[in-house]
Amino acid sequence: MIVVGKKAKEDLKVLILNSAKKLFVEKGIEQTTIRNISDAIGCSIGTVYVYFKDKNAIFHALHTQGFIQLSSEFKVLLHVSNPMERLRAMGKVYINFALKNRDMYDLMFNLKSPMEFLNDEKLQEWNEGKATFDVLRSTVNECLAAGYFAGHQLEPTAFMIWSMVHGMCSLEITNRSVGVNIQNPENIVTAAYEEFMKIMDKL
Amino acid sequence: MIVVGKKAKEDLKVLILNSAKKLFVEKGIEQTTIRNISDAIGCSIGTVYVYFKDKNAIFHALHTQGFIQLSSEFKVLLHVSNPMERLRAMGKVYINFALKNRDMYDLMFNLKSPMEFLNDEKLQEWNEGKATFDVLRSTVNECLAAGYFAGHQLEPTAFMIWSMVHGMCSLEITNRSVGVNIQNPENIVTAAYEEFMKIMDKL
DNA sequence: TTGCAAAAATGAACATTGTTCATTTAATTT
DNA sequence: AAATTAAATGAACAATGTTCATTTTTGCAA
Repeated sequence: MIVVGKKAKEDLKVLILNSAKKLFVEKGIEQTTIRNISDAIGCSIGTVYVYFKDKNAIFHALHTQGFIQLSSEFKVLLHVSNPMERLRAMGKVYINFALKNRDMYDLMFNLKSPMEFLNDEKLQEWNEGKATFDVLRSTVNECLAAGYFAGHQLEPTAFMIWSMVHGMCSLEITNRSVGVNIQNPENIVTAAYEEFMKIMDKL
Repeated sequence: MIVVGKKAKEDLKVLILNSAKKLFVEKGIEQTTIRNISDAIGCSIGTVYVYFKDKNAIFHALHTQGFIQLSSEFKVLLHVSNPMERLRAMGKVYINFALKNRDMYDLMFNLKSPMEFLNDEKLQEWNEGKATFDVLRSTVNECLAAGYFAGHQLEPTAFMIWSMVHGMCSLEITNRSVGVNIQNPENIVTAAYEEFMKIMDKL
């Protein structure tokens, strides 16, 4: 093979990412050090910097991986033809992803670290977020076309729905939902989403 | 004065907090160092540790200050007798606070740092958050008593409303609302909240 | 006023972190 | 086999949070 060198390079890059992801999910972003990562895969500190500009670049790559996973979990929604049903199902998929991948969700939607590339590289856009929001927007648009959400505007309504679901997940993940009294505290997100679906029924 | 010693001690504690707050708002939590804080008020590094256990304790104190401010801004709501109107106004006050004190809001509702005291000190509770949620809960409760939100449950509904408003502010503050297309991008939060109020009208 | 004990303040020193870069090692080509 | 290119290395650096033995200041009794 001629490109053994490049193949090895890609392999090591993947190894670094996998190692970083594992440590990150175990111990959080702050407690994951470059030395941890390099130790885990048996290479030197410097090698990590051959493949990634800095620590932030590693976590930006992980954040992108998260969006690939979320978008793949959205694929089941293609089988739901009714837009309103699809919208409901989308919320469930989203919530399920968030609560089963808490730190990854935090990285994707809360932490500032992976967004700093917006400042660094000239006006680069948050394509991952845009693509995900597009899925929601087009579904809401179909709902409007089907007569739901009468009197509501597309963009603000879609953003409102996203905010609602994101807010629940975010409060839960960042441990801010502790003051809410409910029989099964672990289900507060599900319970709140069901209230929201009741409301959507009326629109 | 007999308590000069203690008075001085309290003064310095306040100085540290004010200095920390100023630097924190200017440069963010990560970029605010203990040395920055001590330099700004002309004391030594060690002195800061006389008044605060660690950096986290400083930011937990700031986070508490934020809740005091928010709760004071809630006071105007006492003049609104109709619970539904009060609920709407509460959202506006909340959004206004969040967008005018972005880093403080982040500290209060997004960052993990100030919440770590929940692990440290035995089962201490997040009283600041609870008290704020209480204001919302009792307002929603009054709405229910007045016949609004028919068929909805108190706690999940209140949590849902909080999530909705928090989600908007959070996405905006953490720069995740960039993919939303709208004429005045800076008003996406206001526009989305107006859609939400339209929905509340129907309940 | 002086002496002394308690309180407050200090900053050198340490451990840990992200990051750099001159050097070494390995791989590929000539 | 030599030369050239690519990859990997880890010592060294700067910055940070934190500690603690020491110094300075304060409050008060003799």
